[in-house]
Amino acid sequence: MTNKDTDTNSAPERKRGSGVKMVYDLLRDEILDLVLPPGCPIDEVQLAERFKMSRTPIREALVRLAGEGLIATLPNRSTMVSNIDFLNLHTFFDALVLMYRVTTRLAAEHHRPEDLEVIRARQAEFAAAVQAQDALAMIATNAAFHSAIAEAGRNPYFIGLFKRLLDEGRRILRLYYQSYDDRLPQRFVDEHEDMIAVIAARDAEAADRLARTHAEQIVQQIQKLFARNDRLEIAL
Amino acid sequence: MTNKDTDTNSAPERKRGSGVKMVYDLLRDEILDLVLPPGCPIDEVQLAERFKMSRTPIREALVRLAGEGLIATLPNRSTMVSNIDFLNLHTFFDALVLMYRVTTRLAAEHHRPEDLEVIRARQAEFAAAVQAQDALAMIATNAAFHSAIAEAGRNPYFIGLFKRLLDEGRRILRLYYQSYDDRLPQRFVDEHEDMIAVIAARDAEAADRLARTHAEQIVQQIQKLFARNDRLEIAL
DNA sequence: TGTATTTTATTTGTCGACAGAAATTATCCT
DNA sequence: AGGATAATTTCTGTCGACAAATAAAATACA
Repeated sequence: MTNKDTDTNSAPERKRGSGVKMVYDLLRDEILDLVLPPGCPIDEVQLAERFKMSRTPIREALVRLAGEGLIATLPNRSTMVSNIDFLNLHTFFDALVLMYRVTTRLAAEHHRPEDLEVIRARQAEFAAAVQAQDALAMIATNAAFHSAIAEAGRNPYFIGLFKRLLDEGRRILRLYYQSYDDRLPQRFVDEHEDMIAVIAARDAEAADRLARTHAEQIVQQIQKLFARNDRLEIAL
Repeated sequence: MTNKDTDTNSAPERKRGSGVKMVYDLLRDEILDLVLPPGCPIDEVQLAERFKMSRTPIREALVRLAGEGLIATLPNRSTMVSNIDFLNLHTFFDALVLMYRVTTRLAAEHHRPEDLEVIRARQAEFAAAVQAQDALAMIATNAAFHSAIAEAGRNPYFIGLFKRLLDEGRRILRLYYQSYDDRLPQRFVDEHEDMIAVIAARDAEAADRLARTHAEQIVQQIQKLFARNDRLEIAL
C-alpha cells in the first residue's frame, strides 16, 4: 500500500486554480450522465477525501453547480442532485424548440466560414454515432452539433440558455434511451444536412422553418418514449 | 468611536446562513445601480472587514455573482465588475425583444386570476414613477412589471433569461438616463395597459404583437440615447 | 406500549492562518 | 542611465478546525 508520494510530506501535485474546475467538470458530467441520479445526496466530506483536497474548493464547485440549477441545497442540511420536473416538461419543450429555431436562424445570418467547418465536423460525429447505433453517443454528438450552430449565431444570451437546455435534455434522455430500435436517427442525420445547407445559403427563413420541424420531431420522439414508459411505471 | 458591541467579545448578531445572501443581494444591487461601476475592482479583504465577516462567505457570494456574469475574475488576480459589451449590444436587443414577446404570449396563455392583480399593481407603480418623472424608479418599476408578466407565463427557463436581461438593461440604462425630457414614458404606460388587456383576454397573438412593438419602441429609445451620447463621447 | 424530551451524532457554515502567484518596487550589472 | 534581475508586497486559493443547526438515537414518562 505504498503511495507514490513517499517523500517528506504531502505532495499536492496540482496547479493552484485547477482543483475547483476539475471537481466542477467531473461532478457536472456525473450528474448529466446520471452516474449521480436525481435526488442523490451530495456529501462534502466524502467528496473532499475522494479528491484529496479540502472542503473549500469542493464547496465552491457545488455553489457553481447550484447556480446552474444542477444541484439543490437545503439550508444547513443536505444538498442533493436536482430532480427533474416531469410535471412541467412542456416548459422545457417550449424553450427547447424556440432556442433551436432562434440559434439556427442567427447562425444563417451571422456565421463565418470557419463556423461551417466546425458544424460539419460535429455532424460527421453525429452520423458516426448513428451508424454505430450508439444511443448515448447520439445524444452527446447531437447536442454538440446544435451547440456549434448556436455558437455560429454569436448571441451569448441564447447560447447560454440553449446549452443549459441541451444539458437538461441530456439528463432526461439518459433516463429513457437504452437502445435504438427504429429508423428515426437516420432522418435526423438528413435533416441536419438540410440545416447546414440553408445556413450556408444564409436563408434565415428556411433555417427557422427547418429548425422548427426538426425540434418538434425530437420533442415528439421524447414524448413517445415517455408515453411508452409511463404505462410501465404506473404499475409500480 | 465606541462600537455598539462593547461587551466581552465579538457578537455575530446574525443568523447562520444569512451572511452570504446579505452580501450577495447588496453587491448585486450596487452593481446594477452602478454604485460599483463596470471595471471596478473587488477586494475580498476590504469586503470582509466592511461586512465584519470572514472571507469565506464573501467568496461564496462572489462565486454566485460570477455565475450570473455580473463580475469577472481573472485567475489568481483581481476580480472586477463585468464590463458592458457595447460593441455587441445588438445581441442584447435581440434577446430582449424575443423574451418580451415570448413571456407576454405565455402570460396570455397561462396566467391565473391572481397573476393579473400582481401585474396591475406593478403597472400602477410604473405609472406613479412616470407621474413623478423619476427616471430611476421608471427603470426599476418597468422591469418589475415585465417580470411579473413573465412569472405569469410560468416558464422558468424564459423567466431566468428574461430577468437576467432586465438586470443588464437596468445597468445599461443607468449609464444614460439622468432625466426624462420627452413624452415617451406616457406612451409606455398606455402600451402597458393594452398589454394587460390582451393578456386578460387570453389573446396570445395580440400579446405577441403588442409586446414586439413595445419592445422595439424601447430599444429604439435606448439607441437614440446612445447616438446622442456617442457624439459627445467621441470628443474625448 | 406509545409519545414527549433529552442526548448524541452528523453535516454544514464560518473562521483565522498559511502558502502560492502575479504585480510592484528595489537593486544590480553593463 | 537603461534594462534585466531580485526582493517585496499584495491578494487570492487552500487548508484544518471550531461552532451552530438539524436529524437520529436514546431515554424518560404516562
